[in-house]
Amino acid sequence: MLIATWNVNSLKARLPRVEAWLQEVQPDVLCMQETKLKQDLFPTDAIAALGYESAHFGQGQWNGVAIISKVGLENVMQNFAPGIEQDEEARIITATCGGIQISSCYVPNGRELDHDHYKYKLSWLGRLRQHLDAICTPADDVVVCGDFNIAPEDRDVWDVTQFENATHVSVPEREALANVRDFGLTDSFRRFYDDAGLYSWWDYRGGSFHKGHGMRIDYHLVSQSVDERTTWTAIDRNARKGESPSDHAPVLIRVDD
DNA sequence: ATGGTGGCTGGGCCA
Repeated sequence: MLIATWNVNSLKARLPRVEAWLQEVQPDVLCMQETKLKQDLFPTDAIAALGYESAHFGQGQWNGVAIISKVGLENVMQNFAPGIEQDEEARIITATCGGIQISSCYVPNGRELDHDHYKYKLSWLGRLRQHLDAICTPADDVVVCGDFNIAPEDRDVWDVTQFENATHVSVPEREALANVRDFGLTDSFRRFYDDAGLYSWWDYRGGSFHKGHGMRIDYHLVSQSVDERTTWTAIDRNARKGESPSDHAPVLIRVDD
């Protein structure tokens, strides 16, 4: 089972690239972030034509997350689980695909360390942990993937000296991410690759992609039972090239049955 | 060079 995550930065603008990528790579599940589409404007028919069921939590203009699947799409839950303070924005959707509970997450950016949006980011990550505690156990097959807007370690950014007093690398948000992992999840990618310089996002500005100025902020956090069955991972840098790319590349894991 | 690019829109915000 091939499970991908991709911040598409507007599914309206990116649909041709997404369709071509789905045809080429044929993932079983794709979690998308930043669809930037109102709920009812999701291209369900175009996605169905490629063999996928769709579940979307849309907002329009900003945010919006989706899960599309060839291996079933059940127990769809928009937002955090009932009983948890609901997010006013469309940033998480959860479903069961092929027996695995999968969440597609778009963690708030934070903007600046002294900005209210940064507090919102920390709160959001706290609620993500509550969400997992409410709906599953570490013994289940669980994948929490998406755009976390956090580089877990210094090796996940091109030059940490450029990030003093900046979001994406600060201690509190890394601790909030660790609290999510402490549910019983591991960063699947790092079981396969130790290298620095492996990124999933590059700024559109200033030729960042060609300079290798990126960050690894998109990944899969997986429970132990999934981790033990994961045999391969990749960041598809080719999808960041060419005409009208997203600023994020898709990230994939392969999970054996 | 305190900028740059691209998405939302329809001027300015967001990433």
